[in-house]
Amino acid sequence: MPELPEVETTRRGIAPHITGRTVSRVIVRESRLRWPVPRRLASQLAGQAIEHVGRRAKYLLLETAGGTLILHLGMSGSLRIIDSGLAATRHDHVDLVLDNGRSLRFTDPRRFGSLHWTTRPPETHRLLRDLGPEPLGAAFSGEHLHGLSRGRQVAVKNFIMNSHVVVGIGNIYASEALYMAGIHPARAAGRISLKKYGLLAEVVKEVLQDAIAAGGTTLRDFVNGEGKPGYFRQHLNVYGKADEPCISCRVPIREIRIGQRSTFYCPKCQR
DNA sequence: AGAGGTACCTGGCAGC
DNA sequence: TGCTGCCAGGTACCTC
Repeated sequence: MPELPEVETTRRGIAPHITGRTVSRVIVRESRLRWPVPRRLASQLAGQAIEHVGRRAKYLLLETAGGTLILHLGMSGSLRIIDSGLAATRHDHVDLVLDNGRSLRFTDPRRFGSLHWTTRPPETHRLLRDLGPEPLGAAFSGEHLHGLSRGRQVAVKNFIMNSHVVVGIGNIYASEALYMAGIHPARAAGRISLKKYGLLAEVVKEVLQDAIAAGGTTLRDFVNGEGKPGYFRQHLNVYGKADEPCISCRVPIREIRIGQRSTFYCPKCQR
């Protein structure tokens, strides 16, 4: 599921249920995730009180006095609050059993997700250390994109999906943002003006914020465990809309592959 | 240094 | 119905 809005929606969904709670037990049913779940994770996390649920890029940070759990949902991961007695099914890989009869359950069919434990400041962790700025933060701007992109031949879509440039822009929102900014996704990153990058940075913030706002509507379902968070297709202008008319000019949306990923754009509106 | 490809995994779906 | 092949929203890591 998750692009940044889904991860943030997840964070907001679970935070009220786990903040201040103590992890009484950790059940690891499947440790073969993107990276093996550390063998000592269960003993390190058990007994710790969750003080804060943070996020850096698409990593969720469950902070305790003794360390931080760094959790990534990968491509198919989800987290739910469940009653601790609820039977686990095939892809329910990890439960954090809480001290109130409920559990935080990590489910991930494709097992691209991951769990790490660190006792150091999480931002110094190998996975987080070299990441670019948050797209919704002040450090992400047209100047930032313009400065980093000079001389780069890479397609602008790949450029903005590079986590060293800016985090949290996945395949869907990359297409959406470039459409909103009127930039052809295959354009060389180094040949885009400061002005265009200013617009791109603005629409990135806008599209992510809108999606996060829309994500709020699925929170109840999500917390009740009655289904996974919905995907907000109704808000998308180009993604998945090959051959449908552009909402602005009616010219059919085109689908191409850039860096092995599906890419959608309007050949008239995006140059 | 930058660009591009590969790998990790399962499930769903189109096409035969 | 059943098989095969392809595709999927992520991203670290490898090679050139």
